[in-house]
Parts: sequence; C-alpha cells; structure tokens
Amino acid sequence: MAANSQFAVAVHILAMLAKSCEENVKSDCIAASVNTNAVVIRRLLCGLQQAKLVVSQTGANGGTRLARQPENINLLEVYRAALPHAEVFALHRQTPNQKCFIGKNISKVLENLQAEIDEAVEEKLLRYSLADVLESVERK
Amino acid sequence: MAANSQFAVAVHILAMLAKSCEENVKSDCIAASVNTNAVVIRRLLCGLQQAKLVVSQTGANGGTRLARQPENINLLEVYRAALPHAEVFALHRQTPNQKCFIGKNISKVLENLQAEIDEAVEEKLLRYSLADVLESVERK
DNA sequence: GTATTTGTAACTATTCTTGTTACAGTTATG
DNA sequence: CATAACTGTAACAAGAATAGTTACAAATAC
Repeated sequence: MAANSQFAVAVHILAMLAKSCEENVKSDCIAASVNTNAVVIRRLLCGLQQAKLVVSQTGANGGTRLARQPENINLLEVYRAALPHAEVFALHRQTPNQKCFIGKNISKVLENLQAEIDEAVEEKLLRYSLADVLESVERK
Repeated sequence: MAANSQFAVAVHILAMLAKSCEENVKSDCIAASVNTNAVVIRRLLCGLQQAKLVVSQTGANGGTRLARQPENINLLEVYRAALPHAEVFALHRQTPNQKCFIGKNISKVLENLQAEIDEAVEEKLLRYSLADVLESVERK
C-alpha cells in the first residue's frame, strides 16, 4: 500500500504552527520542513481548517496559524481531520458468499470488532494535546 | 489506498476451519466463501501456518485444519500473522528536513506515539479468541 | 496595480493490495 | 504405480489509494 502518512504530516504541520505562535506560516515553509510539495501541505491544511483547528489567509503576507491554543487541540481531532475515514483494518473487499453460513455472518462480527478497535485508538489519541507533542519535541 | 483486508480474511478463514473441526478444508472451499481466488487464500494460510495457527497437508485429500483449539487462538496472533508490519498510522514517507528544528525532532515523537497506539490495538485484540468470534457468528 | 499567497483541479508517479495463470512438488487412492 | 487432487510459490497483471507536480484563478497587503 502507499502507506498513509497524512496524520503524521498533519501533526508535523501543527507543531510548526504551534511553535510560530500567532504568526502566519506559509505552506512553502512547512513543505520545506516536511520535505514535500507545498500543495500536499495546502491540501492537508484544508482539512485542518474545516475542522477549525487552523485559520488560513490568502493573499500577500498570508499563511496559516492555529485557531486555538495548543493545549486545546487534541490528537483525536487531528486524526479525524486528517483521515476522515480511518480504520485500523479493512473489511472484505468483496462481500462474502451469502450462501455460506460463515460468509453470511462474519461481516457483522468483523464490523463490531473493527468499531471496538477503532474506539480504543481514538480513546488513546484523545489523551494527547498538541501542547504535549510540542513539549516532547522540545525535550529532545 | 488499496485497503488491506488481510486480517478480515484471515479471521474468516480461521472461523471456517474452526467450524470444520478436525477435518481438512481445501483452499478452494474457503475461497468460495470469501469470494476470492484460492491463491489469495493459500497465501494467507502460509502466514497462518508459519505462526503455527494451522496445519496444511499437500496432496490428494489434503487441505488445512486448525493447529489448536479455537479457545487457544487469540486475535492478536492472527493479526500479527496476517499483517506482520501492521501500523495504525504511517510515519513520514520522506525523512523531514533535518535543518529545521521541528523536522529534526518530530519523527521520534511520532514513533513513540505510534508505538503506544499500536500497543493499545494489540491489547484489545489479545482479549478475543477465535472461539469468541465463532460464538458471535453463531449467535446471529 | 503588482507581487504574494492560498485553494483547487487535473494529471502523473509511486506504492501497496488483490487477482490470475502456471506449474512444480506432494500424497491418497484405486 | 499411475493418476487425480492438493498445496506452495513465482511471476505478472489489474486495481486502488496516496503523494507529487504543474498550472492557474481568486484574494489581499502594500
């Protein structure tokens, strides 16, 4: 799979914004730090903006800044903003054979399991704020 | 992404084997239930065999059966056997810019977070046995 | 008004998963 | 012991998702 690094990049972006306090940061600058193209960053910023985590400004001297204090942004919000359809594991690609007893009934069981696992992940993410991330980064 | 459904299929496979008790089940039969090609099933069975969850037998009248009772197979083993490199989220594709303070230090922080999240998932999976899955399937 | 910056579309490249064909090796069974 | 039935696996094609790139319209500070 082309492994999905959007959450990792989103956290990186937000850490940069957090470090720059109230100042507008340009997508070019973030792209240089992440080591990718500025459009990739702007795409992610779009999602973060819709989630009301950041505020962007077009035009000369524009850029992006945090919409809230790092203490008030938790990683679950970031996760959901970056990966709106995140799931720890995927269900069957083709629907199983409904004429087979297992095939007919396994999907519901897997769905329930999936929901429970996803919940465990989200619960864990909820415990961390962007401020925690920034603190960890600075401690190194 | 081509979403990875290998864990879901692995559980499906094992549920079929569990239901067939000690009898050899053929990859063709499993493939028909999963609604895919038999080679896809055999590939997964290979991993399950290496993890000592199943025993396969080549030749006429061959097939695969569980290596242990369903009560003694937990879903974490299945997860690891099906997805040896599973991670809930991926890290940066390109290493970040080491000249940038955030770029230089964010990876380690994300790695730690990743490890913690993965652990939460594994802990959850550990609580379920194949017998639990089979029971849920039958209860429907 | 001009330079700067975001937002976004459109397309390509990359990478991973799944599906398929083919065939060598193994084994039960008549 | 020949044959049919299976697994194991390689090799490749197809499919699907992410990431990278180019281009340009729209917005805005100065």
